[in-house]
Amino acid sequence: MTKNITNGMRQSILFTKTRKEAPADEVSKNAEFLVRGGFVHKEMAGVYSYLPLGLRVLKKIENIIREEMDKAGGQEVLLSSFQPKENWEKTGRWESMDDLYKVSDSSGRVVALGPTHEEIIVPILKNYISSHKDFLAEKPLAIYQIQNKFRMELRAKSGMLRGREFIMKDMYSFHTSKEDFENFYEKMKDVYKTIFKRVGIGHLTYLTFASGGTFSKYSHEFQTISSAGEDTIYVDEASGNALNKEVLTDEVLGQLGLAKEKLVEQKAIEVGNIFDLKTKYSKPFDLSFTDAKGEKHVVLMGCYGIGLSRLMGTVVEVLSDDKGIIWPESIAPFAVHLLVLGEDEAVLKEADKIYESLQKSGVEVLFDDRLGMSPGEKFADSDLLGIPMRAVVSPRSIKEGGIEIKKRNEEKGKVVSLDELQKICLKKSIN
RNA sequence: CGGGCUGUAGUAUAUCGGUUGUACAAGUGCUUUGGGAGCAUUUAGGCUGGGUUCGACUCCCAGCAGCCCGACCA
Repeated sequence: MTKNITNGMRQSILFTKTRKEAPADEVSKNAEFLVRGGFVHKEMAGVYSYLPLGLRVLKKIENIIREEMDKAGGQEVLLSSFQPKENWEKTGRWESMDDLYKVSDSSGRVVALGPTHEEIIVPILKNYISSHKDFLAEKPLAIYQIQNKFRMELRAKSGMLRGREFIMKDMYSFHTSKEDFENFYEKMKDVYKTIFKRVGIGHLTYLTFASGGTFSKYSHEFQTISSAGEDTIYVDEASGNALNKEVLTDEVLGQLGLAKEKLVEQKAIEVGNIFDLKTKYSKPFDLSFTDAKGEKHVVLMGCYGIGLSRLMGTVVEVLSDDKGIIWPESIAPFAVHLLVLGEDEAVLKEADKIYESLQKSGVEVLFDDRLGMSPGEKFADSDLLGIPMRAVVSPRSIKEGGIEIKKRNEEKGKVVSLDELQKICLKKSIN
């Protein structure tokens, strides 16, 4: 159960509906299921709006990431999306970054729509950081936010996996020494692993040695194995580590102590990436501090990204079957999908009672109380939406003594009483 | 940004150089209710702009949009 999310929703008043047909122009599985289920609405290539069900999933992912960032000592902010051109000229990226959205207003002023926020966070920190005393031994200086990012992708594709407007968590860390940076960087590797585990794709996600792109020579990516991925990585099953094809050289293999013949080639989706920025962004803005001896040093930086929208698409991509999505309990829009079949008064009343009492006991439940729908339609919708537990109330289930429950990833269900159902659900929400 | 394919109703599709047909969705009525029901009835469509033609949704050109491949890519 998540604090900022309501417990119950009646499907009869949910404004979105499922679609039987997949959008014709969309082949990626994540887009097909998310659009058909009414989780998101596509506005244009690589741009999606989040509808009630999709927003619930997004918030769950957001909360997991926020919890882990806070635990790691991060402080949350929300930086502006409009970014001054001058800042980008200072780092030399106004011209070099070809996917930068440059927008102008009627006064002729030109700004960038933030694709990332080094150019914003560093000048802000300059207002507050000047001494070694501004860095505390017991708490890292790490600032993060969760926000929409804009990138003029020449080719948006694969549904939520590569968008022009997307949601990202970006954290920036600041350090007075290489050692301090490295400690934090290593810690973040574990934090990231925890996050991917919690959202349900830990078993498919590998810490991957990769190129640092425009930031640094090398970086670490978190890659989730999926045929929908656009990256090719080489996995060493024994160590659980991997490296990206782009850095596959004998020299790198030697550094990592990996043997070429033991590596397995896989397609993967990059769900996270962490970088050693060194002084690349602190230097242009002269973000520096004075040490105890009165000497000035440039601050060292790291940055740590996770694409939330991409993560949502990735989960659908890797955890679904031909009928629909199979959400992990941790990020499912609801814990239970309660269906009532038929229109018998007594059965409807009983289902209503069950809905109310599940809600009261803190179980997140989507109640398919829609009338005039055949059982088949309700089952098909339920499979598509992918809520982990389905609970059916019908004349038959009542005759058999209660509610027929079935997990989304199981074939057969069983009949339980309301008490038992509540117990099962509550036990889960404690975990 | 190079290449390919596509653009018909809310969605998915069909046919046609001469009144765009169907399914689902939606509305109404009745029946039906454990794996996307049935009958009746109603509503709703040719991306935009040019050209060819007696006549264009159909052929041609341009634009725009979408998808796929590649390049690119925090």
